[in-house]
Amino acid sequence: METSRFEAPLRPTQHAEHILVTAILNGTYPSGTALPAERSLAKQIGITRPTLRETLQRLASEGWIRIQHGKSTMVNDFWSAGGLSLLSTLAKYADFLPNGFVTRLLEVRVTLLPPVARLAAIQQPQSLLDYLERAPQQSDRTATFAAYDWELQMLMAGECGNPIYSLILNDFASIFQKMATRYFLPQSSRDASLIYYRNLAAAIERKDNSVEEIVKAAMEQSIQIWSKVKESDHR
Amino acid sequence: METSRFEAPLRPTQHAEHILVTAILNGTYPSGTALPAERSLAKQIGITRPTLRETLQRLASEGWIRIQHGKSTMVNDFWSAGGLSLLSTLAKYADFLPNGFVTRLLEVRVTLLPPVARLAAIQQPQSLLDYLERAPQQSDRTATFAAYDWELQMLMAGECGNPIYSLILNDFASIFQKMATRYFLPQSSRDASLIYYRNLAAAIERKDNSVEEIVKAAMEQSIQIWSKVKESDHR
DNA sequence: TAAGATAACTGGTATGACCTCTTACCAGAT
DNA sequence: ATCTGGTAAGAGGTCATACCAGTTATCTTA
Repeated sequence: METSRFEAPLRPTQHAEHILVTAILNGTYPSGTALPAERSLAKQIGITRPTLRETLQRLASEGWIRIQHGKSTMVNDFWSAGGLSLLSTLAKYADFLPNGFVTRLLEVRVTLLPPVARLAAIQQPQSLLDYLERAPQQSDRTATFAAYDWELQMLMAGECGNPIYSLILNDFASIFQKMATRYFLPQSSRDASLIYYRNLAAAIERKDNSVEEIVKAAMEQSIQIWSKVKESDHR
Repeated sequence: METSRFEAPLRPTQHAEHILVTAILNGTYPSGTALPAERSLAKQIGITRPTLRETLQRLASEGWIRIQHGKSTMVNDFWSAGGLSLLSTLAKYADFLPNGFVTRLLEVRVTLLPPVARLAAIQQPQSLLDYLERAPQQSDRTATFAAYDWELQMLMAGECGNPIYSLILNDFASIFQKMATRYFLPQSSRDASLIYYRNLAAAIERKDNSVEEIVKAAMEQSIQIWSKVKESDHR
């Protein structure tokens, strides 16, 4: 489950992040309690205060903690106080993710991507068609599929005319990338996606407003596929 | 357009953020170009390097810039590389926001909130009904409406069973709060919301799957109302 | 000519001092 | 007794400066 097989000598700032996030996730620093003072915390972790503060500021901006001049730094309930940028940090500590978390993410995508695809197909149909033309081959590697699928989403978000969708997707990136390498492992997953790409291209050309439904169906199917992938991995 | 009437003496770290974000937004540091080196940048801004670095780390985690050891720090195209946490910083510099940006945000809400409301109404109907019971009065202040409306959204996101929706909404907070004080200024806006709250409560009690439609209609109406509010403000 | 050392960038970290805000506590005035 | 204002301790905020560590271009040297 580790990122690397060897104990990578983390840089002090990353080390601090690891210590703090792990401690928050495993309950060492429960939400609502105060974090140790910066001076003593830095000593505990074995780094200096300016370095620690860089990490603390980042964690605060993601919503893990709340820093206030004069008062001691408090641990937040990040599920209710955090921002979407939490996902990028959470992805690094996937062991602590609640069961079915990726499924929750896919569920959000079901509601989000279909309207985006619809808009993109209206605004920039040719751009999408050009990209779908270059779909991967059945024989291509897992990583190729993962990259292609991700970029398709980004393309739709970028062409839909509303920049906010891109911002949301960007925050999904870390977890999606991580999941995609498992998702596209079975040949069946890749086949399903290839069919989806073909159907999508056809729908865009027809210009008959079926894009939204097709994307929605594909996104719902992806949840099913993911649950099977998880199942087989656990055996 | 300023937050306070007086030139609030910004803290060094905020001052740096102001300088940098403003410079990025107005094109002084175009995306793709290199930021000045930390040492010289700190001198220009008039703060020390450790302080500057705290700000830089924050901006980097939001996606404004990309920091790499050894290389010089680059300015990102934040619309394509940034995360949703950008919104909280962007809200502070609303003057630079593209025209109709809030409308883009409301459009995202149209696709996002209805499914959330549907799930919440299924999972925790009583929680929603209790809250809708305490709806504000027609005579209540603008701020009261703004707070109530915001908390209703947060409640639905919190009760829908998928924590990711809360994370997204949290990032919307800064801009929404800012907009709400204008939105709820006209009596007609408040009347429309009161009707919405009543309809929503009735739909939840009926348990006939009409919640999603009602919320969607209300969200679409809010876009219309907003455009009128903007219009009248510009006169 | 091509491989390797080197120097000059850049960001990353370490020290230790000092400033400012918050809070609790306590003396003095009401 | 209670309110008021001062005071000190502890928290985060900032500063100053030195040094460590990647990156890259240049300048050797084989």
